Amino acid sequence: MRYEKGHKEQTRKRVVDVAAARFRAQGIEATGVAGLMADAGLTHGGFYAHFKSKDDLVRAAIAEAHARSRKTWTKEVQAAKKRGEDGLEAIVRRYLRTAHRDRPEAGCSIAALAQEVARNDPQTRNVMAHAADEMAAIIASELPPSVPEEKARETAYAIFALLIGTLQLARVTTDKVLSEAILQSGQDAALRLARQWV
Amino acid sequence: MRYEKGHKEQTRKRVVDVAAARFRAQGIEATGVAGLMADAGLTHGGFYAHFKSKDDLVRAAIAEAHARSRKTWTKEVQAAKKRGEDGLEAIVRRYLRTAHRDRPEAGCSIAALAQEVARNDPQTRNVMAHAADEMAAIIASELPPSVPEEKARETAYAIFALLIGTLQLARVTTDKVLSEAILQSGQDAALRLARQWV
DNA sequence: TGTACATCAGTGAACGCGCGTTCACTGATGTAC
DNA sequence: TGTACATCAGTGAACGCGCGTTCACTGATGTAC
Repeated sequence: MRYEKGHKEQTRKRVVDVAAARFRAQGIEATGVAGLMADAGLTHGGFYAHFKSKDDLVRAAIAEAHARSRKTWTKEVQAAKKRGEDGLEAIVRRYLRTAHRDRPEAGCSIAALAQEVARNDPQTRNVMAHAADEMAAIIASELPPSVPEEKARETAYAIFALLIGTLQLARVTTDKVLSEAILQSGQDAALRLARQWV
Repeated sequence: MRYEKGHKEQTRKRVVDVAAARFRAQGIEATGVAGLMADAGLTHGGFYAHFKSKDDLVRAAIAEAHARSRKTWTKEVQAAKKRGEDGLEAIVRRYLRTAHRDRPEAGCSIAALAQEVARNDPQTRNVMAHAADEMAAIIASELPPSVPEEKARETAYAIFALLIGTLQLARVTTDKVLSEAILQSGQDAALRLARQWV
């Protein structure tokens, strides 16, 4: 059973991907190491050949999920600009979509895990805080030129907070109609925050 | 060991209060029934004389935490108006305070538990959705008269989403200075959303 | 060319532990006679 | 007034189960001689 070069890295990546999806879907605490490994086609014993602890995997999974979100945002902005549209509007509309609400496993890890991570150790909190900061930076770079430079960062953080809060409220409600209305309100409000200095 | 009338209700209330605090502080999944009962000065065996299940307690605890928040908000609004100040501004400043960030056990259950509840059964989600709706209603009733009536509800939801999102980001960051800046940004943005139609 | 050994990703049994839930029991008090 | 019994909030042992983590092992392949 000896494997080709890079096989172990590949396995590790597979576990991280599975974890990133399941943590976002079910929460960190609710996701067991054994189930995770089974999902990746392995037995649980091998876990500690790849990660020092479950917390170690948690950090890797959050970083991975964030890296993917970041890439999606960047691409979305570029695509929108090519179409002659506003980059920020593209981000906001994509983030507060029904599809994002209904598929947390493929969505924003901050909207899915912020509360659980806030109770975790500082190392893990830093991974997510860094992710949030990068998202805010992308938002800040897409604000209209009318926004005073010294207000950009705080406006970006407020917009991002509005996005994650809106997604969460939309996910809690069982009322489909209200849930859609909440998403719509969030989109409108986010864009109004961006454009208020015009 | 027979007890005076109302004793059982009193015990139940004590357990609900302890649960409401510990769920918000540590999360629902991370809080065990046995520890909860010990905190209330009881042994775990008696739990099911008061509640059908842990989920049953979860619903009671969220409702209780919300009832308290609601009362606080109402009082805060009244006090502010007596001082000739704006009710909404009083709510926003109180909600996005350092003290609220640092004491989730006494704070908003939605900001602390929305993600976990979103993954729970519809019955529990409805309890929280109703709580969110009541908070939004209070915000809506305190919006400036310049806000068009048909925009009040959605603006209120957006403001509430901004509040919970901001609190969560402030709780994730380990950087004290950034955390304070996030709270401040949230306050400013919330009030700007309320006043944008002026 | 054929044999012996080293490598190491992955296996699966086992560890102690805490979880939610059940249930036979306790024992102080109120009520009936 | 004194005795026997019913009440019932709370007790604590026990249930099966899954958790994170450890570790002796497996077995296919690469390397050394």
